[in-house]
Amino acid sequence: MQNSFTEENYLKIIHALSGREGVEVSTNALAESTATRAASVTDMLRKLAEKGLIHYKKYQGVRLTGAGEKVAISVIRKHRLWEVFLVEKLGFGWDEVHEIAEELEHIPSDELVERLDAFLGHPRFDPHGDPIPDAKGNLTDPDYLILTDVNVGEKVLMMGVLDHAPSFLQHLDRSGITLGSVLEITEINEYDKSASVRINGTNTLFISLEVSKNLLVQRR
Amino acid sequence: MQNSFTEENYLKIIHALSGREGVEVSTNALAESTATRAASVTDMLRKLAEKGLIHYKKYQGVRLTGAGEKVAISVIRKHRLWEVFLVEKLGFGWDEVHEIAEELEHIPSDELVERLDAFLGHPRFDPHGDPIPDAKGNLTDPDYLILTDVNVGEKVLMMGVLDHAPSFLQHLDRSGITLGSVLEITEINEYDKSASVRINGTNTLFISLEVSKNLLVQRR
DNA sequence: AAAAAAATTTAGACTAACCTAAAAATATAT
DNA sequence: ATATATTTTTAGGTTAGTCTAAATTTTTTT
Ligand SMILES: [Mn+2]
Ligand SMILES: [Mn+2]
Ligand SMILES: [Mn+2]
Ligand SMILES: [Mn+2]
Repeated sequence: MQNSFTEENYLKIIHALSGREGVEVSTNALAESTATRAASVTDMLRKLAEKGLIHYKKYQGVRLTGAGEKVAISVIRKHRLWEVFLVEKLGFGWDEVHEIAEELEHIPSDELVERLDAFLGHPRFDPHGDPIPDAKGNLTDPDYLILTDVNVGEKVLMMGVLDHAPSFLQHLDRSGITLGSVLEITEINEYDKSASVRINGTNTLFISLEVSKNLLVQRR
Repeated sequence: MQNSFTEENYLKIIHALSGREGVEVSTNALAESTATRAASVTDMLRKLAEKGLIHYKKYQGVRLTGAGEKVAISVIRKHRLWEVFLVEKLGFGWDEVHEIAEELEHIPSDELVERLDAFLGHPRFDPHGDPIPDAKGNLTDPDYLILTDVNVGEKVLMMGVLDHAPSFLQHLDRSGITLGSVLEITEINEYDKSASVRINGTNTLFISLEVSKNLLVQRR
């Protein structure tokens, strides 16, 4: 039997919330992420468990089964490939693509995904720096640092974002911070942990802790 | 309020069945085309009428309203643009794209459609020779001939197909007939109306009436 | 113009995905 | 260790889209 849009969205969200350690996800967390009520989540969990896509014991939270993870990763692969298409080929901004990809990710043709992947040149990362699972379902999270873990004087490469909200991405655009930018922390203010950052060795700007907490970077 | 996948499919099918004269479409015809039962169609017609998308009087058949036609044409535009994308950019065969486009046509972003259209170079026709409505919703059916209306000795250009079934399209592939081929009827058999056709001035082959009836052509 | 056939609508039910309100289980605080 | 608070599940309903069977309307045939 095929999985519905709704089922796929649940699986994707369970995957995201359970993190790389595959920790149990709570009913309330799912209700929050799916913008539904806990009672609705419980209904869906019973269904997903019956289909063998999640491990579920009442009151104990859920984890994906192998089968469930396969579906989740396939949806993530499609989501991220479509985002690359929208940005690289259609010229959308990285702040505009999430919602559209949220729909495109449910189009169900393996052939389509593989051809799209080839057309895009087998990209490894999406426009937000998130890794794209390969055709076999392997998804390896690169272990980036968060900018808050970087010391004054260090130079790092901007590799991704934790917050995908358009408003945050637009803020980065206005600040001139993009994927691949070289960031050097020139100062950290003890009081509020705001920082001064030199971008690509040229202009320097202040960024708040809120921004630092959402920037994924890599030492060079 | 937004239209559902199902509503969009109904509107598209009503548009197709009512032809350019905008003739009334029967409940049974819709049941056939939507692969549902007449009772289900009646339910949906009441809903579409309430939304102002169709003219509907019980037992009288339906026609699209202006608003309904606008939606139908927008769906058709998306369907045909995505088909162009799948064939031109991803290398699918013209016999493989219909089903996928049937899903993609419901992705709801005007921005996406217009960018896709530009990316494809504002194509006028889809891979089956069907005209693509413009961004304003103008759809002009070119008045092609059916090959059965062509006389012996005439040379015509192959411009489109009436039957979109993969099996028919694959049959044309095997015969070497593609959009743009020059067809010259060299003989028509009185008995079964089968014909001999010279393709691009080179090889000649027999085609059945069934095939002739589904080929759209143009005098040069 | 009746009778018969065909098309269409109505009636009553089902499933998926949601909801609110109430009950039950688990976790936290005293 | 109780009592309280929080989380989760159950109970009972709703809407969209479908179904079958029965009733009604329209069309066709005699
Ligand atoms: Mn989605
Ligand atoms: Mn992304
Ligand atoms: Mn469709
Ligand atoms: Mn087509």
